Amino acid sequence: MKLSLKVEYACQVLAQLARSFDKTEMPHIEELSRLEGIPSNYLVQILNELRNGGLIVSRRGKQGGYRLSRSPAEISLHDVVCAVDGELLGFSLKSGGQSAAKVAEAWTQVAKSFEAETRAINLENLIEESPEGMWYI
Amino acid sequence: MKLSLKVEYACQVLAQLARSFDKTEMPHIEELSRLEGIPSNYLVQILNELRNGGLIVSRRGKQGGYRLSRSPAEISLHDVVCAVDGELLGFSLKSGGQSAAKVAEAWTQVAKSFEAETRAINLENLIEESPEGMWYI
DNA sequence: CGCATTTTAGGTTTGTCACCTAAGATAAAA
DNA sequence: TTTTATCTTAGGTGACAAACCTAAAATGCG
Repeated sequence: MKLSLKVEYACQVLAQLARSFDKTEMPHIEELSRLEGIPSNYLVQILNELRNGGLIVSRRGKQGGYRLSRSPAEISLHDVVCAVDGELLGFSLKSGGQSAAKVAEAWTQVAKSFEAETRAINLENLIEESPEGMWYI
Repeated sequence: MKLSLKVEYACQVLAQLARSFDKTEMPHIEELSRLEGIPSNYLVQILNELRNGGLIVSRRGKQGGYRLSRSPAEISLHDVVCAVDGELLGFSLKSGGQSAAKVAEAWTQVAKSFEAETRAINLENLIEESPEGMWYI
């Protein structure tokens, strides 16, 4: 029951792309890898899935790189999980036993609320300034 | 991002124990296994973890079996996940990159709401009669 | 004691996660 | 056109966990 590292990475790299959304040059893999501390060979796969999911667009060759396909406010955590994990809070539906149906019903309800919550948070929320700035201990 | 089969099994077997909570005889493993369609050799482990988590008590020998340690209304889905999975919606906290902190913050908020939702559903909800009864297609 | 049951300690198999390797495709620039 | 910087794709690996199974030991009831 834990969030995959892949989803976390995807959120991070999308937050980074959100920061450079209005800039003209598109950041490339090595840059994104360095800024967010993600192994570049793994990041390739993640960016690919995000592109297949329609969240980002890419350009190759010199001056190539990645960019969000829509504005940061229009991309939610729900979109990210769907693009990268394919499902959010799925379960098996074997429905063999006497209580299987009721259990599935209960968890479906939890999944609904989970979906609503992830739809409510978008990439803009991930790049807002902290109200007090940063404090170092 | 999917619910483990183990948690589903745990919910089912607990629902079954909730049904026989006021009965005098305690159901034993083979019975529970049959009623809920759970492989008995796997069910053993699950029941063990539920006992270690304090959700059920057991008695061995003849007339042995399992019983809830408290009333069905006092055991929530949150309790079940914690006993069997150890965590609900945890994430890694590598916090290497530039956006890691904000991403963690966002998902922490989601986790909060997830916890609230799972705390709100208890075993009694899993054994309530369907309002219309069963319909067969 | 003898039996039914739980309890515990291992093993197996299958799959997935996180990550790497390497060759190919494309487009800008020299 | 050649070079070069990037994306694209396919595949592979090692560690780990999930979902089971096997077998023996402990415990309590009759």
